[in-house]
Amino acid sequence: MTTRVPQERRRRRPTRSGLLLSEDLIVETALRLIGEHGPEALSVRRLGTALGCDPSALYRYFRGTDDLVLAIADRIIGDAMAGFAPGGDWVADLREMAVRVRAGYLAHPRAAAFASYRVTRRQNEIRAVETGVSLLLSAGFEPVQATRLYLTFIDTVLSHAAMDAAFQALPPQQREADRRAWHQVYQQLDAASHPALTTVRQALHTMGDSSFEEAVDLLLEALAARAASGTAGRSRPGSAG
Amino acid sequence: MTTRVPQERRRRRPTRSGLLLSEDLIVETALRLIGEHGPEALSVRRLGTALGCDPSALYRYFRGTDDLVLAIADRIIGDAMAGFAPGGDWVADLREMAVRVRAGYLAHPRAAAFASYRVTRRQNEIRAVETGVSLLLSAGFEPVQATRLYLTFIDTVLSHAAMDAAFQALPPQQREADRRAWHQVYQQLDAASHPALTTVRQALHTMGDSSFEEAVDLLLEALAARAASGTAGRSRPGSAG
DNA sequence: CGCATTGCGTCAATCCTGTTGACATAAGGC
DNA sequence: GCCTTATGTCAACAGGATTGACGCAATGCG
Repeated sequence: MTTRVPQERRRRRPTRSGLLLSEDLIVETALRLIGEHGPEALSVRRLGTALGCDPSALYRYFRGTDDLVLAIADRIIGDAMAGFAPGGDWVADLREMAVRVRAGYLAHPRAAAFASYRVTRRQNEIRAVETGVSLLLSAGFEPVQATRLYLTFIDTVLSHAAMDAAFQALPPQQREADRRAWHQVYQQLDAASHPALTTVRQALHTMGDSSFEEAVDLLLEALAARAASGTAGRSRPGSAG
Repeated sequence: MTTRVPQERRRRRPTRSGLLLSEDLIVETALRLIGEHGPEALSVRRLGTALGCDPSALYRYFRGTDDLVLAIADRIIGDAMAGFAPGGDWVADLREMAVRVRAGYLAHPRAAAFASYRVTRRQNEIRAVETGVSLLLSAGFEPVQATRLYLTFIDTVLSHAAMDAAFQALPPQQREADRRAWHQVYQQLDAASHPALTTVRQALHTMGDSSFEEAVDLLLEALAARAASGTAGRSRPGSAG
């Protein structure tokens, strides 16, 4: 078939069950499916069933599964960033972006797992990149540095948020068992062969918590230090990819 | 069928092709398959073909695909950290750990994407935590801070590496399309509504690359700054999880 | 109002997965 | 050499993505 997906629909033909399909409706239904029954519940067949249409009808709206996934990812970004406006303090604004993105991911933990590392190349993502890059430009970084540092920033935020979301998406039983088992094993280690872990034993309980905010804080500290030290425009050695 | 997987084999029956199956051989073949033909080449059927046995024979060794993936992941961790020994410079040593973990993940992207957010609580992981925490203690951090900062460090490394691995695990077609997006979609934006992106247009091509090393560098910069400023032992406000 | 066009929902088929129950056969203990 | 049983093989099932052919009905036009 491989019909190209048109941008605007002119004819709206109801499905067998009377529902009018739309890109938005499909994405929302997909998110609902994932939220209710887990990411493995997202299949073209199930989505078709949930929408009351034939699975193949979805190919009129999306080129394939991947296209649908990108649309879902962009939707999450859009919801997370809705209503955000920079307030003038670029560090605070970046932190706000980070917190919003993480909240958006945690709202759809099971979808976040496969959405975090994709380039959606859609409206909401583009807007977010525009915002983030402009914040770093306002901090005094030159274009090349601002671009790379935005990438580093957003990758840290996205990957960290995805990790939190993935852990959150585990079955509660398994999640709690993991947490408990972690503490138990690490509390009963031999002191001679694990001196460091024995030293910090009292503090190990915090290992089960998220490190998201601390990671963002450390990153922003480093960015602020670079901006303040006036190296913002010069390229730095030792970071070849 | 759901036969339980025995720990030690007593009877070794050769497959049709004459090969003697074993857990190790299966894991090694799986890793070879992924390495040679990409992550999507790993399926029970293909693995059976590569081993010259019926796909269902694998269920005598692993409860299912997940069990197999975890066995693979365990080997990856062991291989990545094999032979590592701290050299005396805690910043350089942490960076070395980060690079090793990432290399281990990227060598086997599909398995890595699955295993990154799971707590193995096994020997290799315990050894890594012991090493990392002891490095931060040697930097002058007090136990509570050393523990939290190690968690922040390793979470950043793991999530970033997992993100890179997940991207690497994409079908080549989608991977390249995502990369091309930075060249195509993001190059043709309206200048009026996207001033920042227009300003940095020349640098956008780097967005397709990994930001792993820069993220690690920034994190280590912040850690070194905190250690040097003597705040290593005092608790810091504003980072409540 | 009614006809022609065609967008798009439906159906059926193809080729992939993972997984399992039944069966057969060879390994090892006796 | 027999008997038990581990284990490899076979066939089948359920469910996945995708697509070509088909036909209904919504829309534009007269």
